[in-house]
Amino acid sequence: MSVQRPASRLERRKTRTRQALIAAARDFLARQGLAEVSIQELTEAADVGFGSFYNHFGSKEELFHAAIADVLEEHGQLLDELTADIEDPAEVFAASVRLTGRLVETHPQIARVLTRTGLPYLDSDKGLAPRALRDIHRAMEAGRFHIANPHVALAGAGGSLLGFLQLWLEHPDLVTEDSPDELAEQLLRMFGMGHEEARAIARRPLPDRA
Amino acid sequence: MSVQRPASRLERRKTRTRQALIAAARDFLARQGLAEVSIQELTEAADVGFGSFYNHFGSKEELFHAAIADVLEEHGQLLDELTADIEDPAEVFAASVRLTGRLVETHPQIARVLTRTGLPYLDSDKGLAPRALRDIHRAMEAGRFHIANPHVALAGAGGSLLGFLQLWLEHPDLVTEDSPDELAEQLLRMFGMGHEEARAIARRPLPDRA
DNA sequence: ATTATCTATAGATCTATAGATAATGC
DNA sequence: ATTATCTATAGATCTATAGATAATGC
Repeated sequence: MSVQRPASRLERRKTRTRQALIAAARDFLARQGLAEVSIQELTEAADVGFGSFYNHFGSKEELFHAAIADVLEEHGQLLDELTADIEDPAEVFAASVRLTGRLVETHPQIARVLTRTGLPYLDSDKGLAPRALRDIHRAMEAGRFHIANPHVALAGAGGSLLGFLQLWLEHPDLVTEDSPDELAEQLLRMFGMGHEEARAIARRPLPDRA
Repeated sequence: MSVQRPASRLERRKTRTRQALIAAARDFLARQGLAEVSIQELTEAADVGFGSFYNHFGSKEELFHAAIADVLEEHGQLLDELTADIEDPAEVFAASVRLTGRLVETHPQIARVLTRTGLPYLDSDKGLAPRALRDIHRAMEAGRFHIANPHVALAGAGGSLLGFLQLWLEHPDLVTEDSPDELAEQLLRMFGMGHEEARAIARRPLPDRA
């Protein structure tokens, strides 16, 4: 986000082209599967000369990887900002789940990219995963979660979130407004919290989303 | 499985070719992404003439869809057989989770196909999903699960299983032998069961796997 | 005689690169 | 003078089909 503005105008132009390609890739990722797009379509959507592609990426896969990392990083930073003022680590976790579940309505493109490509990135060392792992560790240290293996917990919680997003995107009729909160409550119970407490934490007022 | 043997020899030959294509597609699906394979590679792997492909499928997508349905159906039937003798619907569900979690070691190909392509099929009306939904409903009716929305429950449980398989496949060092049982225990808690009971049910002896 | 499979190929992509053009740096 | 972008294209796929071959039915 607030990255230092690159020194030279040349650098800035380069960054602009790169970002245009990433933005186009995000659009395609949200709609179609990975490899159903040609580089030509991508550069056209980005309004960039075909050859420019190879100035930035060696292959489509490279671009898509960058686009996914971009999405994960963006959403991770948003969660960090919105939950910065929450003290209870269990509530930080719950709020992150609830906000991510709401992506279908607040940021449909991000939701679609996540469901289409998120699973392999559940244990990535960048983006959302390390943040979630950090929250889980904190909640364990604070005695709020009781978990044998945090990695298994992360994989389970992240996977269930993806499943939920997928359900909402494909069958909106089966999901209601407060389903994300139900899911958060269930995950808190999954991590060892009692019923009443889980319910209370998953219903606290949410921070204003940007 | 025990489908009536097709009437004519011609029909059987046709089925054989079709199955060879599906088997090849399953192999590729377990290793590479969907669209990185050419029809030529598929027919060669299946040891089938190139043109025969179009006798059975109109496109690669069609074949891959059939291959995924095949995997889901096979695993679903296996689960049905193995859990047929279990009375408690909560235990049926737990056993299904534990057996599916173990796929990484018992049927790695199935595990890989599931993680690579399973998410969009979590709410399919064929294969695993309807079976899981049936088990969840039974457990609810028996008063074992307390869930607001069974579809959300299914999406959450299925997603967490996929996340777990993904974790195990990519980071075997982070997972232990009894991790699938831990996951099952967590899911039982997620669905409203008490700690002790969830633990007990998730540690019962498993039916012999085929 | 019928049906499925196989071989060969035309036409349509799609990728990667070479060379020309435009923008920036100094 | 340097660097990035753009245009044009050669070569390498890849798909879909047409026509020939092989297997089965009657």
